[in-house]
Amino acid sequence: MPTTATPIREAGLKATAQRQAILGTLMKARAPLDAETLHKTHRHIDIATIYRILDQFQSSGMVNLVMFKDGKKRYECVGTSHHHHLVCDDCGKVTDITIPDEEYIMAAVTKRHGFQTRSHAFELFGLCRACQ
Amino acid sequence: MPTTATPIREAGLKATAQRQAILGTLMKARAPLDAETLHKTHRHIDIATIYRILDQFQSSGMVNLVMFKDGKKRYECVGTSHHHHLVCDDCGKVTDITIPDEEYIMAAVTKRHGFQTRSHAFELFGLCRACQ
DNA sequence: TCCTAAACGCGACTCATTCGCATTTAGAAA
DNA sequence: TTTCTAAATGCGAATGAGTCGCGTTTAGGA
Repeated sequence: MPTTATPIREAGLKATAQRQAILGTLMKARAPLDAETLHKTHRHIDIATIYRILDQFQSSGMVNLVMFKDGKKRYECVGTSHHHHLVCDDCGKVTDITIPDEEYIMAAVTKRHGFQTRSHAFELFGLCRACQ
Repeated sequence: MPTTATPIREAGLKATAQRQAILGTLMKARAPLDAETLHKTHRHIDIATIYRILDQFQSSGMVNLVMFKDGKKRYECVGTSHHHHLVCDDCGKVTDITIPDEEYIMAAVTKRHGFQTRSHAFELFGLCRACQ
């Protein structure tokens, strides 16, 4: 039944059960997830498959890769509003934030250096309210 | 001769030849360096030792860890002026930049969320002028 | 319903980074 | 200056996230 429209098929990928499951979890998440976390939620999906799916989702622009200082790849859906992160050094909690005048800053920096920006990352590391 | 003052000894670490060599290279670098690059410059220093030294330098606040999307740890001296990075997706070139009104933005975000910021990272990914 | 390129599962592999431990050394104390 | 010891180093083995190869399965177009 190739009639159902999903963001997966729109990206030119087959809508397999594995991909739909991973996408569903990513869409519900309120913070970026790594492959291991997704594998805990979907134990029946092979970890290598999860890595491949995440890579494909990223290549097709469905999700963003975010890299914190622990060097683990995390992914989040791009569908939701653009935001950045507060990462607690102590408990690891990730909070989404928005940056005032972000567009303006990006444009100024990019123009000044003749750099063609495709993506960017802004993360603050420190202590969340609970851990201070 | 424990009379010579170096940032290494001030950090409570022994001023070994290995640490002085690594610090020297980091101070001269115009972009953050990873352990492998440092090992190429200092082939006689064991790679495990380089990792340990970088970790200690970071713990003592002498250098900052910066993590780009390739997941490799890079380090840069904190001594120089505060800045961020343009990273070329194609050739990997890293350009230092400064952000206008950064202090103001940081203060605003931090205050709004009751988050005690210890460090932050801001990186733009895309194509440098030469690679466009 | 058939057929095939695309996906999957599984195990082996890579590569950055870390660990354990025996040996060496910085630098404080005598 | 010599001694002494905790700290540091080198080397090899181990770890752990992520990737690859390949035989089997499956989505979905014909």
